[in-house]
Amino acid sequence: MDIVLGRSNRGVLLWQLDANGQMVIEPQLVTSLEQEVARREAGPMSPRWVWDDTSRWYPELIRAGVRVRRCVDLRLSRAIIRRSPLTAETPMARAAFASWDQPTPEPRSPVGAPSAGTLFDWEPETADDPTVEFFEQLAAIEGATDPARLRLLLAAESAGSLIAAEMKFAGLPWRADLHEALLTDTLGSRPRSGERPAKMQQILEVVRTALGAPDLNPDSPTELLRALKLAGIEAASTRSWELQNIDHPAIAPLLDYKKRARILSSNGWNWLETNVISGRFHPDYVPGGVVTGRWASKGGGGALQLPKQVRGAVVADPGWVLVVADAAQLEPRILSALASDRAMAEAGQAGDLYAGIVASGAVDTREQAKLAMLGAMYGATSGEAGRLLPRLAKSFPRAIALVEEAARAGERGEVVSTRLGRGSPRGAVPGWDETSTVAEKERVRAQAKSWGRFTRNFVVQGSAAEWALCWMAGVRQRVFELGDSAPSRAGANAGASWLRNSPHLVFFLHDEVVVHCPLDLAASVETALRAAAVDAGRLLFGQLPVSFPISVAAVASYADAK
DNA sequence: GACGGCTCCAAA
DNA sequence: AACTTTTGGAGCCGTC
Repeated sequence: MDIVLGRSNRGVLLWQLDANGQMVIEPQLVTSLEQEVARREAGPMSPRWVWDDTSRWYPELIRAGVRVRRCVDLRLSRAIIRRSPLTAETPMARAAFASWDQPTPEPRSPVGAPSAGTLFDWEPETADDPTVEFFEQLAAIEGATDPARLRLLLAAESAGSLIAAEMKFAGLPWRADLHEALLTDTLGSRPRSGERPAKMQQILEVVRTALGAPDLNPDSPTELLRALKLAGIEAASTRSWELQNIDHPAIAPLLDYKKRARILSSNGWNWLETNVISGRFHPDYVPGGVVTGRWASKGGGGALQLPKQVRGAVVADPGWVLVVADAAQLEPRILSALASDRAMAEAGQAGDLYAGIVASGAVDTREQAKLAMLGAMYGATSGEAGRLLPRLAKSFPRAIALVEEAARAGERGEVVSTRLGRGSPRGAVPGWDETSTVAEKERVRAQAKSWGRFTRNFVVQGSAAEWALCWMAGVRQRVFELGDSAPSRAGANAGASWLRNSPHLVFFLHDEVVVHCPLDLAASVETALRAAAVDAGRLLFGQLPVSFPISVAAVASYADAK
């Protein structure tokens, strides 16, 4: 059963729909959202909550200790429907840009500050009415080429929005004391603001001496490049990978300095102070924030770029563990499934896909297999990856043909699609006329090639993101059920009791999840993670013989996961 | 001083 | 000149 929520100047409005999607009663004014949602969630048939934007509704419910099983995030759903090839012929896809295509506006009048008027004097512009939007979306789904796929995608996307809000609230367990010890160890003790930590300063002096540049500021690429040149080092840039190849006494300490400077600026004391509160790191995830469907993160400390070096500060609470699970070689496996490439699926059966590719005789070493696969998915044309590609194509023609076709489609300016129907953005239509110069033609061709690499990667990265969403949604459901059946722990009555009693997701990184879990439930959580991975493969690819193995480790510290 | 472009590097 | 995808953030530096 679906329940639509909306805001009016009198408070929250609730529309209840019956099984046929008809409104059964006029909207009711809700006096306590938390109580209303909690009451209906406790019933035998938990509803599907339909709202404009999960990030505007769910956090306050979570804070009140209320958990929601299912929802529809209208804004995320609309974004998918508007761009999906599956719905290209529907009115919603053809309609002009509307307010629903923009970020959710701030509520016009805050709840709790009702203006004068009768109960139902709220007359939203039709365009803003969530029931109207919801019905239009349902119609678009009905009119889709493959409604089942689209429904799965939208359900997964909305489940993701719930998970993002729950993970932000729960936070990743973070030991500030360990983080500080790590900083002191690699940088020296915390300096006054504006100064360099002692160890960095020492290394810098070595660099300055070796270059004969006593005042060098190595953080300025311009200055550094000039100092290198004066010391007789011809470098086109100051990138580490380029400096690596230079034989000069200044290079090793310089690279060392850059490494440490990076930690200081991205995850130093400032980061710690602003992002770790009461032993938790609360990242701002943005579901669907990347064109391919991957999540992004905004502000909040760069959750999706969390360096391996600081993961030692991520430590489970006493009596708890972190169950870290990683979908091994997800993208190449997704590719083999997308292409129904049985040879590649077989190569992946034993557990290590790259070893399987070597065993098939396609290439000679595991490193080659990995390089060639990445090159195939990214569109590498030169270097070793480019050279290996023909050998890969010979052994796995279907998989390689799939990415090649995606690339050609992009070059022609066509839309490509993920497994469940997320559409790529429309590329610029390539073309030139007789007046174009050779250089212009070359530039157009280069742009088309570049867009082809994007669409090539889009189908794989985007489908992998769908697998990950389905996996995580399954993990969430299974793991909460574990908590429900677990013996009640002390203080389980008020607020978000699932945080204190149940295993729950605390981190997500594209193909990896972390569950914070009471010690005695670790084995059950592992089972849940593996079962959800199997489910995700079935949901996306049915009975295709492609496996998606995951590695699971129950650890005290994230740094020990692999 | 604010702003934006650029460079560099972290993740998958 | 670049040559392999998607991102976010910090610092530098020129411009307004």
